[in-house]
Amino acid sequence: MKSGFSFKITKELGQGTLARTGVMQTPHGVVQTPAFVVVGTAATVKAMLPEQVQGAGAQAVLANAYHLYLRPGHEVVEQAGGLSKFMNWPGPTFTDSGGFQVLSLGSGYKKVLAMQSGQAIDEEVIAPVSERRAIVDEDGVTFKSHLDGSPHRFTPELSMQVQHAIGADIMFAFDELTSLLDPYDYQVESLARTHAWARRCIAEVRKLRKAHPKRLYQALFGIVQGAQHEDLRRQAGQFIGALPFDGFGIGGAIEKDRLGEIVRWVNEELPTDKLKHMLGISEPDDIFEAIASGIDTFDCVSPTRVARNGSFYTYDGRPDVNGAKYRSDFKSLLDGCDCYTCQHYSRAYLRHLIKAGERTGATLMSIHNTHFIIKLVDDIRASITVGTFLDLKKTWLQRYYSN
RNA sequence: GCAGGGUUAGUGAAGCGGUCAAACACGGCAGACUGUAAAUCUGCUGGCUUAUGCCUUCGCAGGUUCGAAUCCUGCACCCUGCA
Repeated sequence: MKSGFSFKITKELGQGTLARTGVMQTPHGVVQTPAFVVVGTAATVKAMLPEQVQGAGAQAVLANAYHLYLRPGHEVVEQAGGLSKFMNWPGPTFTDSGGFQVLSLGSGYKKVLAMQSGQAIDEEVIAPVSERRAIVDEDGVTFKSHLDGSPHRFTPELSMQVQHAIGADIMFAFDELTSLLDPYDYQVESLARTHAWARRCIAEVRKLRKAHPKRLYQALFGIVQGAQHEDLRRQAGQFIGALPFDGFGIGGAIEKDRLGEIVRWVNEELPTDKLKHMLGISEPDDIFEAIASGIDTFDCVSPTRVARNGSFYTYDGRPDVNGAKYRSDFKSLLDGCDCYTCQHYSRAYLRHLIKAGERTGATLMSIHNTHFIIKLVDDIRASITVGTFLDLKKTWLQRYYSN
């Protein structure tokens, strides 16, 4: 505990699952796991005030090193006294390394990134090199800024320096995220690179900690890649698991239908006593699968992004408030929901706000969606504690996906 | 009253003899969104139970032409000058 960071498992469900509850301690507070970490890429959860994020039940927020490096500049966040102070979020914080942008601005630029197995694969799914805004080499990644096109270069060392300056409680190693459609040979090559980078991240963080002994402890999580291949995932789990990381992130393109299976391969290889974060998921079925396979925390842009476009979570699926049928529907988004939005506003009003492009619409929708997902995870945590997780999983998903 | 300009699908606005059911924008409808390139993107938007098909549209009524939203005549309304 001298580092200010720790993770303790409080209950293991068993019953053929790897599900568990735990407590993560960080310099900025505690996170009860499993937990959904709300994404606030640019040091703000889009359209939400910190009070609203807190009101929705969030325990932690995840920002992005690449975005803050570009704007306003990580040194500004450092001068402000760190991410938490800068954005007025007093609780625990994470930063992503910029690794995701290797994909989203690289081979996945302007492409659909998530996939279902069996989904039609056309030649449009991987961006041609000439169109990419991120090009990978052994040493790092050259980005063209999505803001102004200016060239920037990220290396594992720079990502660590940027994340160290930003000062989140948890930093992620800089990795290469591949597309499911990259061939096996490329996955092998990329994985070797991600592993070399993992070592360089550890070395750099060591240096930074030595150079700034008075800083609050920032945990470093290693990232397991390997796409959809069992041999690569297990190999990655062993390799990354053997390095002195404080916790682990499971990343990469994952076939949705095999998510639980893939996570399980990894978690069978990683040390059980450390925290496992899954990057970028939040659909209810994915949440249940991931937690069943041993995931402790996860983050996702989906609840807020989808909210800004009008979709809202209910126990019976995720409809779109823009639908003409909600024009004069004065019920709340979700009957019985105790979020601020549902306590005070109707579907008809929210539809009007979203249609009119009024920002308050994005705020209110985001409040509902983050609250809904967080509540779901709260319920899951409770069910693990009392041992009813598998029942909850079955009945909950059955209802959600029945229409 | 004279001269000139205008009237195009829900709105604005292209088109100025055939390739026009009619560009484009907005609006409308539907869909997508999983470590945020994302208040973004995609599709549809005259009718026909859906098609390399048919039918009806471009102020109204006539006419010229193989063929008109596009040319001519008359009418209606709007705008701008001059009286």
